[in-house]
Parts: sequence; C-alpha cells; structure tokens
Amino acid sequence: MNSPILRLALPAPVFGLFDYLPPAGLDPALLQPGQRLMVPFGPSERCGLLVEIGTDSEIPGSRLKAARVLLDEQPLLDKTQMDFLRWAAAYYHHPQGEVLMSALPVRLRKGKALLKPRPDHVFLLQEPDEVADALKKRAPRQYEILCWLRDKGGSARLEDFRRQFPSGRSILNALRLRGCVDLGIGEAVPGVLQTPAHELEPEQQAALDAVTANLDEYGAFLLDGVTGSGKTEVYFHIAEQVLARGRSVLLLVPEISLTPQLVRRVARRLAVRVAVMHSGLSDGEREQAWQLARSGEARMVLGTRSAVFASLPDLGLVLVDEEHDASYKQQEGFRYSARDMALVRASRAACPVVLGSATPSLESLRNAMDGRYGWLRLTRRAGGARAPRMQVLDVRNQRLAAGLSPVVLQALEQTLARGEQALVFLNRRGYAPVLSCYGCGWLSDCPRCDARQTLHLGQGKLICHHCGNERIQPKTCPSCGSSEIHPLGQGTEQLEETLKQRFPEYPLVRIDRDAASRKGTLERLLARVKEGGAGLLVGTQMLAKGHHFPNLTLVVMVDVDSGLFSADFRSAERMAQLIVQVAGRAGRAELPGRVLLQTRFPDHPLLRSLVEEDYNAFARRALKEREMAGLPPCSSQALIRASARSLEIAEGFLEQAAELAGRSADGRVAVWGPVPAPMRKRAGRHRAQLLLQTGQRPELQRLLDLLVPALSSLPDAGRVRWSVDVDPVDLY
DNA sequence: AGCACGCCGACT
DNA sequence: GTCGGCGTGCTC
Repeated sequence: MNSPILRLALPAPVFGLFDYLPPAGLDPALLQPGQRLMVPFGPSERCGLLVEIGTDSEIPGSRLKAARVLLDEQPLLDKTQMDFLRWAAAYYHHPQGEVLMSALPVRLRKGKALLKPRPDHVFLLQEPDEVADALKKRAPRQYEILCWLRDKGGSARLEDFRRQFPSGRSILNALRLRGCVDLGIGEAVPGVLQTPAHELEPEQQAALDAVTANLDEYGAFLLDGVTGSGKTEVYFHIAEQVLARGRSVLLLVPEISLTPQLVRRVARRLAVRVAVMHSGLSDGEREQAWQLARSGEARMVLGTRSAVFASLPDLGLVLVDEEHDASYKQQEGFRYSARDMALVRASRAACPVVLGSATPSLESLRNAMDGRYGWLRLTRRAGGARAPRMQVLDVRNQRLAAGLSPVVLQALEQTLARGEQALVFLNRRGYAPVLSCYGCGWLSDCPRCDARQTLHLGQGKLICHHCGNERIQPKTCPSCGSSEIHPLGQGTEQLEETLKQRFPEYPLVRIDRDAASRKGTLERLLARVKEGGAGLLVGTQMLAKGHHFPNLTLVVMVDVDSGLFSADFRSAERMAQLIVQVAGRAGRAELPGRVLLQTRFPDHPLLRSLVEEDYNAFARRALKEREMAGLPPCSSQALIRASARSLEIAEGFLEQAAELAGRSADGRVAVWGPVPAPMRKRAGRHRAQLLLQTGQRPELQRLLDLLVPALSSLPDAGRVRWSVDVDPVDLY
C-alpha cells in the first residue's frame, strides 16, 4: 500500500501547502489534521501544521522528504478553525502557511511543547465580611489579603500579589485550604462578587430583544449608540444569555489600553473566566490565554484584532466594540480586517455578531441601511446627559497664537476661571511639523522618506515620524548657513508652551506618545486630570478613546481642515469620527460640554451637516458622495503595493501586473496605475501602487485569484517587495 | 521568511 | 591571499 501524503502549512511566503511523507516508523493512523510536525525544509528544519492527508502528490517521489517527528498527540486546531483560517487566507490572498501558523502562539509556532498550565491569578471565593469575624482577630494577615483582593475587584495577578505580600505564600495556602481563595489562569470573579445587572432603558431592551430573538442563527447587528448610551451594558445582557446556554463569547476591542478596565468589568458582571489576548502579553502569557480559550475553560475571549482568530469551542456570540476603529485592520503582512472576519466567523459559527459604535463606519452604516444588518439605535444618554454643543469657528483672517484664535483663547480663559477643564486637541505631536530656512527655502526633509522631519524642541532633535530617522536640531541652515531658520506650523509641544505662558496659574497636562512613552505614565497623567480642578489638557489621538473627564466642559479642535481636504477619500469620515469621539470626553448631566472646531472652510457641507445635525446626517451625506464617485463602500477595492530600490523597478513590476490584470479583468474591474504611492519614498524604499476597483465584488475576487499567483512568477518579482491589500482602508 | 550560493572590496 | 558585503533564488 502507498504511504499517505501529508500536506503541511509552513511559515513561508509561498501560497500552497508542502507535501511530505510520514515520519519513518510512525503509525500513520496517529496522524490528524491540526497536529504539528517538524520537517526538513531546504537546508534547515521547520515546524509545520498538518492540514490535509492525501493519497498522492504532484511532487515527484524522488523529491518528497519524510517529516522528521510528530509533535502533538492531539490536534492544536480543529477543522472548523482551520477551514476559517484557510478561507481568510484565500479572501486576502495571503499565503495560507503564514495565516494558519499566525493563529498559533509564538512558542507553538516554533515547535515548542505546550506549556503546562501555571496559575497566574488569585481569586476570591468568599466575601471577606462573611468570614470576617472568624478571621479578623485570629488571622489578621489572611483577613488583610482578603480585603486587598476584594478591593482589587475579586481577582489579582499572582505577580501583583507577590509584590504586595512578598512573604504571603504560606498565608495564601492557608486561605486556599479554607476555601476562601483559589489560584487559576486568567481573569475571573466568582459569583459572590458579581455586580448586579443594570436595569435596561427601553431602547437597550429593544436592542437586547432583537439580538436574542434568535441565538442559534447567524445574524449581524449594528449597535449604533451615542456616547454614554450604555452599549456595554447591552453587550453584557446578550453575553449573559449566551453564556447561560453554555456557549462562549468573543469580545473584540480596539486597544490594549482599554482592556484592563474592561476585563475587570466583564469578570465582575458576568462571573465568567476570561482569556485576555493582546499584543502587550509575553509569549508565555499569550500561550496560557490561548490554551485557556481552546480548552473551553474560559468561556469568554476578550482581545484586540488578532483575537478574532482565537480558538474557542461552541462560539455563540461575537461582539466588536468601536467597530469603526482603524486598528481592526492589520496594516502589514496579512492585511485582514478583524471586524470583517468577525462577521464571517459568526456566520460560520451560526451565531449573532454585534458591531457597536457611536460613530459607525460608512461600510457598516450602509449595510444597516440596506437591511443586511439589524440596525439597533440607542439615542438616549444615561442620566439625562446632553450632547455637547458643537460650534464652527472661522479662523480666516484671524490673528492666531500658536494656531489658536482669540475666540478660543477667551473660551479657554472663561472655562478655567469657572474652575472647569478644557481640552485642546491637535493630532500632531512635536513642536512643529517642519523646520524651514527663510534665507534659501531649505526644509527639514527626511533623508529616507518623502516627508519632513518634525521638530522636537524638548529633545533638540528633528525626527521623522514615518521612519524614525533623527538628527540634532541645527542652529543654522544646513544648506546656506543662515541663522534665520524657523519652525512652520504647530504641534502639541508648541501648544503646551504657548498655553503655559498664557495661563501660568493653571496646571497643564500634555498627553501624546512623547509625553506618555513609558508604561504607566499615561495612567498617572490621566489620573491627575480626573482628580478634577481647573486645568488644561493638550493632546493627540491618545485622548480620543475610553476616558471620560467629568469636569471637562470645553473641547477645542485646533485643526479639522487636514481631515476635510486630503488625498485619502476616507479622511473626512475619520475626522468626523474623531471629532465625535473627542467631544464625547466632555460634559455631564448638569454641565454640558462645548466643542469648538477651528476651520478655514466653515461652509464645508460635510462639516456643516456634522455640526448642525449629527454624525448620522454627516454619514448619509458622505455616503451619497461616495456613491456618486463610485468609491467604497459603494464599490470594492484591492491595492497592490510594491516597493524597491528605485521607483522604476517598483513601477515596472506593477506595469507588468497591470497588464496581466487588464487582460484578465476584461473591463469588469478597473485597473488604475501604477502610480507612485502618496508617500513615494519611505524608509529609503521607493513605493508605487496599483488600484483595482469594481462595483461587482465577486469579479474582484475572481481577478485576484488569477492575478496574485501569477505575480510571484513575474520576472521582477524577486527585486521588489510586494503585497496585496484587499479592502484597503488607507491608500498609503 | 530563512538560508545558501555567488561574486566583488578592505584586512590579518 | 581570505572574510564578508548583500543581491537572487529556492524551499515538498
């Protein structure tokens, strides 16, 4: 009888699978898809994943090698999971070996054995009060630990426990024997400390009913709820029902910085064991979380983008919080959208998926309008809070101080004088985006990019925000020697300086990547602001998410024009989302917020619909514009990028690609380019791109199915770095 | 992606 | 005379 052929996925940028013979002396009956094997690969050895077992191979028998050793008794990924990953690889036209292997924790990818589960958390099993009387006198240390745990919300990292109680081991053991605490992996809170559910408002109840009407079928929902309308509470109620049926829940969030608070909230509210997955974990922690989810021990996975590929049995609900957030799209390598994959995953698992946002993406809104998603709207803010009032400020012909108009300065002064806080938002860190010579026109060009180096006055450096290239800030013009070199434009560092001079009696906190670079700094800065009292906040993007400042009543957006006029057709959408999200940081019931938007285009129709009506009105108008221009979401795009030593090589490669595409597309898909990328040079590499666009989605897939495999065999393929981006979200 | 092979400059 | 620079080509 012929030996079976093993088809393996290997971490290599090759599209197909690799065929091997079974390891010598191994009973082939022990082999199952989803197991890992070590195999000889070229001159070295690699860990691969068994995907299929076949009977024959297209590779001549003389070239077939035998796998060396089987690593797992049981499959690491089940069939459902592998099928989903392979589907995703095909959809994004990315090598399936890389996609499948990237669903495994790094250690397993490298062929290491599964880690033995090691507890990393301590959980409280009883309220300290219940045992207080018995313990308080007799065992004060045990009592102390119980109280500490309670204050931490019922669970704590073992690491934190050891730091807090360096010699607490024996005491902890005593508590375990007493049944007061337990050790385990991942976050969890026992029922005793469960936070009771909030009563739902009618709108929330309606949303809950819509989703839970059919929990055993695929159904997509857009939870379109204004800031403060209680989307999270709706998630919890749905999750509660799904968990009660013994099925598991996947909750995706955009940022790591949001997870610690949310994990606590989830654990307290649902009393479920949660596996947390995000990029801030060590390899070991990540694998523990992965095992916790895969084994079904954690019925809930809470994680960022990559968690959409987590293994968890009996998936019964997928939640995508802040679904519009750009971080759901991976911007390199395997360029998937976790939001889109969440929908596919739910559909394959036959369960509901809920996309939540106060500022939904135009993609999702369109799906909701067309009836493909259930559209669940929450329009009421909790506690009767009112929406912040937005106002456009025309800054044409105004004397600006560091980019701030007199009206803004006056508003800041009044706000501070009332003992309230104001936030000045500018999405540009550093002192100024350019340093320029008045004598000869020299600009602080980055030597490696088609961009200017930003002046960071505090560090005395010019830094490129695209490649990190930096140099000491010159005192005279490097080109003509003139000492008349001056910054152009503003960044947050300059705003901070100006506002400190202007309002020296008030505290000012600047929050951006430079100010909050070290771990924990951000939390410290934010905590300072939340204490209240008059003060100024200056910051970027970082301020837009998650945090609410109750004493904040004024928000100033220094520059919204950059979002209104940009090469990227999505920039207005992103700016509108940013404005609404930042505005959402301000105000409370008795102190409504005010938002001032500085612009030189006060009559811009999109800006006006956002300010005079609301985000929804803005979105409808923006969608109409997209429709007329034939742009996504009213059409589908794929972008083929190429970079090389010279622009000619990159463009030459894409020229060949364009020709191939043109021939196969036969007019059903538009082929635009090749053109130089908007930033034609980055980190020393010259970049060009080719855009494919069509109103008929299946045509795009059909074209890519033909085109992408052919690209690897183009004569110039070896000289360029190229990639395919299906559904690109920014064209850089 | 690794990792080898291969063909040209500054070093013990 | 070598060590090593990274261009280019392949991996069942």
